[in-house]
Amino acid sequence: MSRKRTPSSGLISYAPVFAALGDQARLRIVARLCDGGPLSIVRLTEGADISRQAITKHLSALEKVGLLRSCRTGRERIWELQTRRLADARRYLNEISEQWDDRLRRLRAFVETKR
Amino acid sequence: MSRKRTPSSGLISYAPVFAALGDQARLRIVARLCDGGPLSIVRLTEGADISRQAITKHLSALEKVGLLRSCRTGRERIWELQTRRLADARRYLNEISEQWDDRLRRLRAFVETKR
DNA sequence: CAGACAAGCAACTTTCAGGTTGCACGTCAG
DNA sequence: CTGACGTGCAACCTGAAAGTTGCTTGTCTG
Repeated sequence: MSRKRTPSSGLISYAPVFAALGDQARLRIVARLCDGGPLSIVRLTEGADISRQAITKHLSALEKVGLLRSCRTGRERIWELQTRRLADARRYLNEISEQWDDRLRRLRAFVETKR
Repeated sequence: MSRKRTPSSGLISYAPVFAALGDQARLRIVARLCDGGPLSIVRLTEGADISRQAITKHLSALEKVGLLRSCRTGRERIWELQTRRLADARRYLNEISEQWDDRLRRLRAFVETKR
């Protein structure tokens, strides 16, 4: 029997990534970078209901877990999405779902044999 | 030109779901329910390094955002995964990624026309 | 029925995330 | 050069999350 890969092994280290996505303001930043392209801090602050410094904190939080990248051009700093980590998180959720569906399948099969 | 769907509209309400997943203990619970099947609170507490009450809190946090369901059988309460919400979260990440990839495609096309 | 067992409830502590304000520092434009 | 602009840094406040302990309630079992 093939050894099943399980979401519980090691992969729990994804918690910080989800935590980073688990904030209204940060999720809004991500979404905005997503359909607005790379943006500077002031641009990201425009329209937001919090201060520039707050935005900055969120940005570095997102950077810390690898969801964002930044580079300086002149006196401003441009932020853009880092799809790698996002894909990883997605994949993790996929694994959980699949694992669960697999459980259901086996359970159903078990019930079949019993009747 | 077809109106593009954008992750920024409304969908930001997914933040609480990610926040719920953004905790080591809770993610561990989810993973465990995933490959261990529906479990009672004591069973979930076994092996964890926090108290039963702490686990309970995490469980209701996960329930609150619709990631878990519970039902009582006799004197114990059984918890199981709710795949719906998980699938939703996954879909949201998918949309973001796709939107981003779309951006890159258009950018590339634009560069093409310019040279 | 009596005790063991699973869970619920409430109060309390502690830590920290999210936000603010104020000021200093590089950089660009006139 | 000088001022406006974009950013960085640090101190500070506040509310809530994460955990604990202690006690109560309900349910199974011998």
